Amino acid sequence: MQEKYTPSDIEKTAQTHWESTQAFRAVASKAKPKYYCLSMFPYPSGKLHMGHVRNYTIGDVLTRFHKMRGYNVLQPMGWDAFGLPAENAAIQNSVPPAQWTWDNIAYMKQQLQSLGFAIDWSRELATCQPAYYKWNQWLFLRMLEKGIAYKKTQVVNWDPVDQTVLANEQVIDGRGWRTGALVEKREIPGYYLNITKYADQLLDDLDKLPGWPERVKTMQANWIGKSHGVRFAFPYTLDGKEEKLWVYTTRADTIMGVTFVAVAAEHPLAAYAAKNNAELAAFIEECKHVSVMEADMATMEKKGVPTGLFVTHPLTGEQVEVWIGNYVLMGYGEGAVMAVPAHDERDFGFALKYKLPIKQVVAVAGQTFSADAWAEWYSDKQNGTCIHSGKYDGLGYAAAVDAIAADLSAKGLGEKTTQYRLRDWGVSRQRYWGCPIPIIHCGSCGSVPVPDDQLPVKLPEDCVPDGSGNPLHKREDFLNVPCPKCGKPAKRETDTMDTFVDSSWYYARYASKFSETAMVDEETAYWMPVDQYIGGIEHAILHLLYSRFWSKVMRDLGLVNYDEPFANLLTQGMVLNHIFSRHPEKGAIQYFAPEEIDLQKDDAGRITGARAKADGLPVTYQGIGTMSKSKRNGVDPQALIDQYGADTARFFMMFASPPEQTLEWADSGVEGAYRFLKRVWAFGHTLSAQPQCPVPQTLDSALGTIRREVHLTLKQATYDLSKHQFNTVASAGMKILNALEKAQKDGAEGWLSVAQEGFSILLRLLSPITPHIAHVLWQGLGHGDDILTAPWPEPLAAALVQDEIELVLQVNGKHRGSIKVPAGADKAAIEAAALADETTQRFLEGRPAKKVVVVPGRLVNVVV
RNA sequence: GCCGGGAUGGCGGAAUCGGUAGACGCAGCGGAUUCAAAAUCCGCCGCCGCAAGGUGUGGGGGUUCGAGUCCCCCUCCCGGCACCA
Repeated sequence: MQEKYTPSDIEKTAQTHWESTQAFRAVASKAKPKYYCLSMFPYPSGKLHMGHVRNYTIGDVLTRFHKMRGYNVLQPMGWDAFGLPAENAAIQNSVPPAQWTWDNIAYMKQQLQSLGFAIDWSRELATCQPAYYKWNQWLFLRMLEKGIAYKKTQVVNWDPVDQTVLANEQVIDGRGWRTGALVEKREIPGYYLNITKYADQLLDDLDKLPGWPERVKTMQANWIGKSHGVRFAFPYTLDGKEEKLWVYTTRADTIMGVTFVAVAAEHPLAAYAAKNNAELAAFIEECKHVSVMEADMATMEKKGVPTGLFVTHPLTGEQVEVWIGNYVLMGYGEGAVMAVPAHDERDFGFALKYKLPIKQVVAVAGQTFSADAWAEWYSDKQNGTCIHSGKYDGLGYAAAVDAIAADLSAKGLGEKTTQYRLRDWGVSRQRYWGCPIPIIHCGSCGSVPVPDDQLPVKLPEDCVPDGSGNPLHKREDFLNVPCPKCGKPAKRETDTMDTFVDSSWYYARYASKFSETAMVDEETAYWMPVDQYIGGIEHAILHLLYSRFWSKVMRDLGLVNYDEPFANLLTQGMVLNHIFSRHPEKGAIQYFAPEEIDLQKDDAGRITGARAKADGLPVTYQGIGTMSKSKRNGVDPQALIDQYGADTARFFMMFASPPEQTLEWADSGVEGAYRFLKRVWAFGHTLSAQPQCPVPQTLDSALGTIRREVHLTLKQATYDLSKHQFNTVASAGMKILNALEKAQKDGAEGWLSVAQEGFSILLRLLSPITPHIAHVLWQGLGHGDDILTAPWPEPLAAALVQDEIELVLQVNGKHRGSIKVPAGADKAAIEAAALADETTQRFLEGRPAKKVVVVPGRLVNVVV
């Protein structure tokens, strides 16, 4: 065995061994329990970043740990290969997205392989492969048949200069990211998936997921947002015709406090009012530039204009004025809302601003209402009772809603309904680099589904988008196709699918045999559901919800037999880094990588300014945020791997923090991880020259303590692994080595036997985290051919026993010392020992103790 | 704005149930080895204090023999907000 630790040789040796033994090839088998360990597949952005290393190391640690625990493990990998960055790269470098994507995949795959992950590469897939996305199209057609997929208008961001639809990410401060043009809202047709039909199942089945973090389940439940309320109407007469303005509210108990109603700018009533009113028309035009993003909607200035139109309050018969509000969205609910300024904070602010009446209709005992300022209790449902509400006076929330709903219903003007915040999933994207939607538009037959035997509709792979719309519009060979129904010339749909479709079922495809004739096959039933899914917390809602929905649709079509795709979920925290940018007057924002920046800091270490190294000119410090390609703040792990090796990179990543926690990137601890592995190697090298010797019956007491520490640390580390707390597992490895080195230095009789036993424990404990060094040392020390097949170590009871234990001594809850008692001492004995202690006597000053609290095995507290 | 999460030494973090705050590392300081350096090894290391001791887990209040941990209020940071993935 070589004396010096050389990661490159060691890692090559181990990886060659795994390659030649096909160590990670997963085969369905009833002989062992299965464990499907899946990390979210990466978008092939170019290079791995630290978030990937973190994600995939976590998955690999769990994979290898379960292998050693006797499971039949599957860990696959693939590529979320469609998406916007490929088009952006095409615009910049004139390279077709397909080529750019495949080049990135090749590079990143080699990076993943150099990290030594226990991946079954025979199951690799990329979502841009026709053999994969064919089944997106196939399932979409099944959804069309079942009415789950349907067509309606959608609102998009329109760049009037580039004549193209922009992603939310491409809209910055209301302007197009490349052109700087003011972005407009535009309504265009698109396909939707009826996820709201599954809203109750998606909500209720969260209870079937005990292995998911509570916070993720809470976020999903809130996102679905099931609410019970009342849908009702304000009748009105327009041009002699009886009409109804419908609204939905969860606060029907405040209906007597309605002082106006607000409709969206796109509402028919708004259009009617604006016909002969230039001011209204101008406001509606202004609303076209309101962002479609919820975050912008919620934070923007709420504006409104009265229409001069009135509707009738359904219960009081009073006339209520209709306003147009920029905060009311046509797409949500009815496109109109009732306004109760006294009991809704947003309405309150709006009423103050426009001097609209505020009418209190709910009171809370002991509180005084003032129309001058909002108070939290105004919207309190729990403790309020109705006032100024006629026959409803004195009723609480539930009773008032019941009574009011009954009265509305009797008039045919409303009823109780259940609503969801969740909206149907719009899947059409006006983009090139995605899965084509399998529809053909015929002048006579309308939108015709592509017949199954003509699937997949293949995307031409040689297009180069230039930023001005979808290049498919110019591809005659793609566009022109005979209508499947009538045979006349027709045009293909050029929209592609949301990439969330691609990632909604890839896990099921990994688990099957990549059949050309079926979406999934019978092997899927063996591996699914995923036993452990690992991915970033940023996917807590959308990706996970869409995958759950897609699974339920597949189940209802009889394709799979599970209700939920992911039994256990680990959401890793984001890896963050500094973000630097420059914002030219016109054109795209320019981002700078942290290594391209010189920082200025104040005395407290706060960042006060930044300049680009290249030109010395200032750049904007945007604070800290997720590592991403677009913001150029990712750190490429390659330099780390090249300098220290994969084991150090993996070890450091696990050691840096617990997996669920956000991690601000800093590489200052990498040296320490490398030092540790060098010590592991050196200790292994020392042992390799020694003969095997068993642990004797009796040990020197100091050596016994060391052995006890090793086994105790092992016990703790195994528990920590079950809790997914890998950082303390890494520390446990360090503690064990510290203990073994101490044994060696003390050199007591029998040290070698304790060191050999402890080191074999250490290697197995480390092998999921640093598999290469563990593999080579395990073989080199003659423990066996393959540490992968070695059993996980168990702490020995005999090594853990001790005769005497130390208890913390507190006086009045303050730590004052310690006492030693026999391991089996009972409460009375401990109390006596504590009271007899010198320190206790000093504090008692001759008085009797008021109380003595004994916590077995831990402490004793004397209250004076 | 709304939903979810977080805050512990100079830094990353540890502390199963409410029971010794700071494990394990990084950085720093002192020493050994060396012609010298790198590497390695040994020791010290929350803050105030010469010490006794006091004080300390983002800030304020509360419960308890005892609070980083439980309850109430506040501040700041991160993630998500439906076309980034």
